[in-house]
Amino acid sequence: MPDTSPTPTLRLREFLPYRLSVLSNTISRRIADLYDREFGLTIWQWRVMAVTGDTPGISATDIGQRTAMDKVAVSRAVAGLIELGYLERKASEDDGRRSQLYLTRTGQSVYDEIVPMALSEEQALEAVLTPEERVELTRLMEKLAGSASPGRPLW
Amino acid sequence: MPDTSPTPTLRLREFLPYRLSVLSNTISRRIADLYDREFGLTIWQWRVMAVTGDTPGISATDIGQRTAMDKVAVSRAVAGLIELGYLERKASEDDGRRSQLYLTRTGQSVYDEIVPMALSEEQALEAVLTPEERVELTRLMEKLAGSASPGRPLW
DNA sequence: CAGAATTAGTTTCATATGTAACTAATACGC
DNA sequence: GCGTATTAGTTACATATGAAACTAATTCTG
Repeated sequence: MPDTSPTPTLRLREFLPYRLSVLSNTISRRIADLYDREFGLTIWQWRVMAVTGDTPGISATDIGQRTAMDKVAVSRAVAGLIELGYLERKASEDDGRRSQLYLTRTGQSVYDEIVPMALSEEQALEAVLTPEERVELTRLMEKLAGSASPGRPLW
Repeated sequence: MPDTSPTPTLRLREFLPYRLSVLSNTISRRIADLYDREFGLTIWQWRVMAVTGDTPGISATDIGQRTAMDKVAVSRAVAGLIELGYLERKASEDDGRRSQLYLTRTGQSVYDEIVPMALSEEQALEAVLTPEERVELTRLMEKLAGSASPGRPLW
């Protein structure tokens, strides 16, 4: 016999994946505008600069792992940054496939300028939360991240 | 004199906009794969179906407001859904610019199939949270959404 | 009511993105 | 060492996306 049970309702605005997506996109767009307007950087270029500033000499592959970017995106961001004169590449001595990436002097000064802006943007965003709420949010996000990790079956 | 204060550190993994983006993308990709694999739908097509199923006769513009999609994205998703035979368009009687959108019989049956899957996916995702944690997460996300709303200045 | 301004929705075009194919270097098995 | 399999990174191609221009219908203003 046909299924006669009524279809349950799904209100998009109450659907967690949708709410997360909208929130994340709103914030990402706002930050992307800032980086673009102030420094002519894309979000991906900025991510590459962020980890390179934190870990000079890092390889493109390692950047990918630290930034959740695929290798094509890293390759393009690095190419753009070299073009801009913010990054330089040195061949690794012990592995001719790898290259080691460093901020140039100019890149370093841009980095020194961006980091405080990024941190202040984050603080402005988080200012509506109490310190306890920030901790709690992080905890809940980590639980969800575990639940959503790719490859994990649903049950 | 030059600024001699050291640049504060920014660890990407601890940076809220980055963490949100990675979490949201992980979940979105997972769900997009499901809709694509099972029904050949994109996320945007699915969003359009979701609100049309919930509000038959809705216009493209109103869909855009309910789904945080721009009008070009709505237009393309609607065109694709009509192509697939899931949606039909009727001209509005009182306003020749608007059209009213409805699920076709086929579209309705796809909708009836997707909704339980989407809800069960959401439940699987949220299963790691207690009911109280789910409420708290929603509350924190709404606070952040208010803080991040576009156009709002930083101070 | 005529013309200007607005709105709904589509099309165009330039750019962004992901997948897969590719190149070059290294590691592995024997 | 020699051929095969891996790995780092780039390039090519097809598709997705967003901004702006466009069309058609409606509303507003005098």
